[in-house]
Amino acid sequence: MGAENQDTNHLSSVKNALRILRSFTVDEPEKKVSDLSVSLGLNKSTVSRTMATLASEGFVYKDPETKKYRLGFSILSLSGIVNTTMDVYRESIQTLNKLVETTGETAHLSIIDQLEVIYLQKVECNHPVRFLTHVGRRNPLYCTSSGKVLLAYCQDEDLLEQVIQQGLNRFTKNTITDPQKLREQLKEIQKNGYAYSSEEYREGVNSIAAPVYDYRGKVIAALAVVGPKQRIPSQKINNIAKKVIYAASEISAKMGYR
Amino acid sequence: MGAENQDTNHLSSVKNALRILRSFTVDEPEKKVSDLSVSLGLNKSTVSRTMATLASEGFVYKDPETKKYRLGFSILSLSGIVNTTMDVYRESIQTLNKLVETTGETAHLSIIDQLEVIYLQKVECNHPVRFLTHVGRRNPLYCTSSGKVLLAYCQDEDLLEQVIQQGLNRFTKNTITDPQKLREQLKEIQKNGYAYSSEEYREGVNSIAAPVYDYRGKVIAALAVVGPKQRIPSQKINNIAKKVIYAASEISAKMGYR
DNA sequence: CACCATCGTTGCTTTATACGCAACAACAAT
DNA sequence: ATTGTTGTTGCGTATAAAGCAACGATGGTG
Repeated sequence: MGAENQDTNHLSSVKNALRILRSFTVDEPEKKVSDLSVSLGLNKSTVSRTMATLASEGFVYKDPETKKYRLGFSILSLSGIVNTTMDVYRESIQTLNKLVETTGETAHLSIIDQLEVIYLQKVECNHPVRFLTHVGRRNPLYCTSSGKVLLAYCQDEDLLEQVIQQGLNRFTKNTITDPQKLREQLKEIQKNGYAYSSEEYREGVNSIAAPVYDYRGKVIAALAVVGPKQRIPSQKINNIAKKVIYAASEISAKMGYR
Repeated sequence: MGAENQDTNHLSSVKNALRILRSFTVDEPEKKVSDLSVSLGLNKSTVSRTMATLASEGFVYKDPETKKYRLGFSILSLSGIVNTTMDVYRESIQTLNKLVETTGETAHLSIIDQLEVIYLQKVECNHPVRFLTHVGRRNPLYCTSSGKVLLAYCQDEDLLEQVIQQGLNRFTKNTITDPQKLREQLKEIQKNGYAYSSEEYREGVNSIAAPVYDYRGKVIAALAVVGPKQRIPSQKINNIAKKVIYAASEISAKMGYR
């Protein structure tokens, strides 16, 4: 049945290659053929040949000395196409710059993809950089301010249930793990027009996010400011929220929202 | 012969998939199965099945209404791994921010990849954004300031010859197309410690770049400031160059260069 | 330093996959 | 209303890809 993309209907050697690409992580940006063979359950000659093919097209790079592979710059080239061809990306850059200036903290723009938040755009503040997030990084929906905003305004009611179904895993002592509490908080976020996360995803890190609308009135992205709790204490959340909401509405206006 | 990656030794269905991915451009971010079939010389059922496989892993996304495909967010995720795991990327962010503040113009960091410049990092200035470059974009080596810096300091003497061999195509009336003039200019750049491009790649756009060294004294990246010629006239080049050189040396120091 | 283990590559064989054809439904164009 | 185009899918076949074994290179160990 064509409508359902069953595994049996896919090209297995292409899937192998894509699984290899997806196995690279920030924590493990270098991989050996033998390690991939074990972790993916593929024969080492299969991995070796697949890697050679990926390398020939610049999707991976083989260090001639260590024989380890890294992701290649063809990926960076393609990613430039992914985000710069998105209207919301282009329309948000100046506003993110201004928001970082007025709040003094890092700002980013994110959307939902595959039951997660993914960061499209990030502007760093002038404080020492700690790399809490990066463009392309995925984070959970239920315990990040951006994620909660996107959940709160999502028109697909099924999405929240799927996220809950997947499990609300605890990251810090502040993580919301009770589905009912999450539902209540999402209603509150709809009322307030913004969300915040107080150390819900990462110890010591707070963030505040507001929805970005498109011309049809659909929420298509979340704009957020993120920083250490010392610089974003509870008392400042309301003030920062006003700035984030204003900036988000600026982007929304550029997207044709009225 | 294993050392030479001959086409006949690669997995053809994987190559098909990678060729499909690479066919997307900023100018054509959406593709139809039938158009790809024609442009890549593949049967439409081959394209259709390959696309379905790429979509199942998030490498492309199919618009359910138009049936056109776009690149997917798995690519953005992987690109985040590509650049944030590079030392020079992490060590340069704050310096780029400062450089944009002191010069008032857009700055970016780039490296060489496959006989081209590729942009790893970009910080926009506060002027209206024109998207002359983006992270992941590739540009020629011989007529961009970053490219000329990387060529001037490249230890692989073959590289310049390969670039010349490929042809010095004219982009503007200022593009250097004479190999001998290019060689002379590269020597000059080594002397000056910076390069500039005066409308050599794009009409009305000037840029100034300086080399970034690693701990071994090898030039691994170029730091550049770019802007319209009205804001970066010839008279200001020397002054801006000083700032770029200083910023590049800051990054070099962080990379362990002394 | 010799020996053993591991890794990555490659020749080869076998089998299962991927390719292309044809047919079809849906939609667009005339 | 008719024709053309597109994308999907069943099917058959040829070939590509997977895995095995062997090998050379390199690393680890006693």
